[in-house]
Amino acid sequence: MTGWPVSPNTSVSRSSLDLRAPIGLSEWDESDTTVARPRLLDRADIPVETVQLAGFLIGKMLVRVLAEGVAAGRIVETEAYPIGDPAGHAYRGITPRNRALFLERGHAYVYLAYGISFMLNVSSEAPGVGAGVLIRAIEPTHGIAIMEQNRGTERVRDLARGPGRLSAALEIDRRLDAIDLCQAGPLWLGSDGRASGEIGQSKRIGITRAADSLLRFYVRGNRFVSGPQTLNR
DNA sequence: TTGGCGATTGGCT
DNA sequence: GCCAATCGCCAAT
Repeated sequence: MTGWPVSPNTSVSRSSLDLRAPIGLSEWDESDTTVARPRLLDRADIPVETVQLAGFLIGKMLVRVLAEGVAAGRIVETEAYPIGDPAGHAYRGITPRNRALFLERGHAYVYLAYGISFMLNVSSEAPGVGAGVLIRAIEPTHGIAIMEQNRGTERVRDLARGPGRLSAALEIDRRLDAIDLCQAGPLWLGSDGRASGEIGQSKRIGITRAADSLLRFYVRGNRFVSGPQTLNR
């Protein structure tokens, strides 16, 4: 349990891990019964441009390292908030709240929405340019008991389907604002080399300005994706 | 200093 | 499908 989450690319004894154990979550694909240890994403390998990054992050792993253990999952839904987007928090320039959006790509921007839900974004574009990608849902793979505890439900489909639920499941709040997600630490992005499945594109959810742009990305047919059926075809 | 407004969620009809 | 809960942010007073 100790070891790989903190230093994801260093070797640890296989016996201390259960990462090759069946997880039984991928009911749509019976052959997918194991998960490999994710490898920390290299910043140099992630796209600079916001919309490209939103597509790139589909299928990648989001890993949360907690005292209780590791909770992680596969990203199945994102939204891009590119340069000059009137729906984006960076639209009116840098402020104390949104400063993390202006960091080099691959940093976390976490804010509170509706006084209730924390939202996790990945900063994009060049340093000093405000833009980012909202992570809207993950398919839980590791630490499901931790997520169940944090969410108060045992319905796996409901653990991290939606940006607020995802943050609750992984104990993400403002304390993680501005951290580097391309570095081993409490929260990081990884890849296990697996393909994401077919990616769909749609309008974004829950916004009023620039509401018709096709800036939402999701895995087609994946039941851990949030939003109405009409947007998930 | 204030008030309108959300990149949402869960419970109820 | 509808709507209240809840609170930090920030533009405007």
